[in-house]
Amino acid sequence: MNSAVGVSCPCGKCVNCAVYNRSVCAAASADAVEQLNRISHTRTFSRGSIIQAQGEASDIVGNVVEGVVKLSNASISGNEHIVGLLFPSDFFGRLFSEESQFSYEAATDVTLCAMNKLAFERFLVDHPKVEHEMLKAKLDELDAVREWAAITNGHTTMQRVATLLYVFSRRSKNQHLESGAPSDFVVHMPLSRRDIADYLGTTPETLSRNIQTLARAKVIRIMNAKHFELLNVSELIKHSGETRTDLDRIASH
Amino acid sequence: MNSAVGVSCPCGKCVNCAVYNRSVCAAASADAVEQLNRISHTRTFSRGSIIQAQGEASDIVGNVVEGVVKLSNASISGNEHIVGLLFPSDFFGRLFSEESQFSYEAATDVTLCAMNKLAFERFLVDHPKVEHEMLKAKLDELDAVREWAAITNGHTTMQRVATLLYVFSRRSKNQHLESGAPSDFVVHMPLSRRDIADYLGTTPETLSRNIQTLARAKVIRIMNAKHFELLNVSELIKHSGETRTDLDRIASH
DNA sequence: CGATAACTTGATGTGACTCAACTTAAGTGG
DNA sequence: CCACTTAAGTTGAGTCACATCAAGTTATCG
Repeated sequence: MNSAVGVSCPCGKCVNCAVYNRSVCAAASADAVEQLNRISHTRTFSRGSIIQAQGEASDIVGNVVEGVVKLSNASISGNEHIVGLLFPSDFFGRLFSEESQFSYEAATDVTLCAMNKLAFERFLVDHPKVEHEMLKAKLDELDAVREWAAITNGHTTMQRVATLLYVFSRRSKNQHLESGAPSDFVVHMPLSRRDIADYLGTTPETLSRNIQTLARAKVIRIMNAKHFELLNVSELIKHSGETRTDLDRIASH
Repeated sequence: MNSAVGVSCPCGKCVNCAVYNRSVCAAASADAVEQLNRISHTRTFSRGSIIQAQGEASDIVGNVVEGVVKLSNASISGNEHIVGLLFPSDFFGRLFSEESQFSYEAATDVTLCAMNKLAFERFLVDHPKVEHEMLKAKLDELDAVREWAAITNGHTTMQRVATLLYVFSRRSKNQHLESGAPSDFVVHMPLSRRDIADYLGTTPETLSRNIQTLARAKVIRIMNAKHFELLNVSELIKHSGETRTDLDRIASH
């Protein structure tokens, strides 16, 4: 069996993979999955390490299994802007291009299901159903990126902070369904203040001030740097400047 | 021949289409093109008219043949943010989704090669090569949107204005290769000040001030509201805060 | 040629960035 | 396990780029 091969997925079969159902792999037929097993392997990266540097030739692609990967763009002025965050089941890497315009960096300790880029590209051409799924995923991603661009551009910092808090609350809600079930209202922010600031298009100082303002207004309670309790969700939504419907759509991306 | 059919492309065959080579259609085989001819038809929209309203069920997709289409997102606060501009050969519409999250609006008078969405979706499933081309186009678009998000977020208004001017100068350069050949240094901005401002994430007032500042510094000359002459390109690049290499990559999107 | 929209210019207020000091948390080695 | 070091986060004061409100000017169109 493949499970004996060193480079194959340690889960033995992709169908046992934690993110299988949510990833594009779910569209693969039985023998296609077999093929994926052969070309994929698990890799881990510790927080802060570069998975793929901006402008460098890219050789691997795959799915995030655990942790958060940040997709960022460093400008000549030195400051980097985070243009995307990748969570478990999200696909990483730049298909069908020599190099990646952005750098992929581990925002937390990360586990990836990695594949050789060329091998996966060949796989996609042989399996139009999976490629179709990939196209749909990328169309969704495109909408999400555009929506986020609209938020970071037309809203105040407070609105962005409130939006992010709400979105992460929905996300961690799903994540913790089984694991000890912390309150629905505890938000886990795995990123550093700097990363959050870079993602929101602001500075750590301004971000901090806004978080403290929300805490003083009893909208949230700061448990520690990475954990918040939502005390007043409807008030948080008011601060976001969005409707609940819109927020839930954004969170589902 | 198809040319007799009312709804077919007036060019008779897609291969005679002005944007054929640059669009995804170029990947279609002979009989596939025949099929596209059957389901496509030309439609025109006058400046300001809505091609597809935000949140409404979308029924048509296709390519922009002439003019500029703006892709925008109206927030509850009233102000709209333009999240994308579509130029000739760009694909419009939201495939594989009930409705479009953004509104498509004619920023200038526009000619489209439109197709029924479901018909084109069926076509794509039957023609993996075209769908493959579509995926590649969407991956490129994703990079472009992210790069633009990084620009509008991390740069000053002046830098954004200079970047846009440069990008449009490269674009109109290509457009006018045959038509009376205006100078390489004449930039045509087909959009209104408000649209440009919405695209750059600023206001018409601030935009105007920056344009006037560039004119006073002899970097550009304002011929009229929609035409500018570039007097000092290297100075314009300095104002953009980007390297020429980066700007040219952005322009090629 | 008059009316309406588009664009420009001016004056003013403020949200957010910058620089800087301080506090708290997280590692590290003896 | 605790002192030590370094990073991460918070708070404060000052400044400035940009939004806003308002008035004027130039295009555009019936």
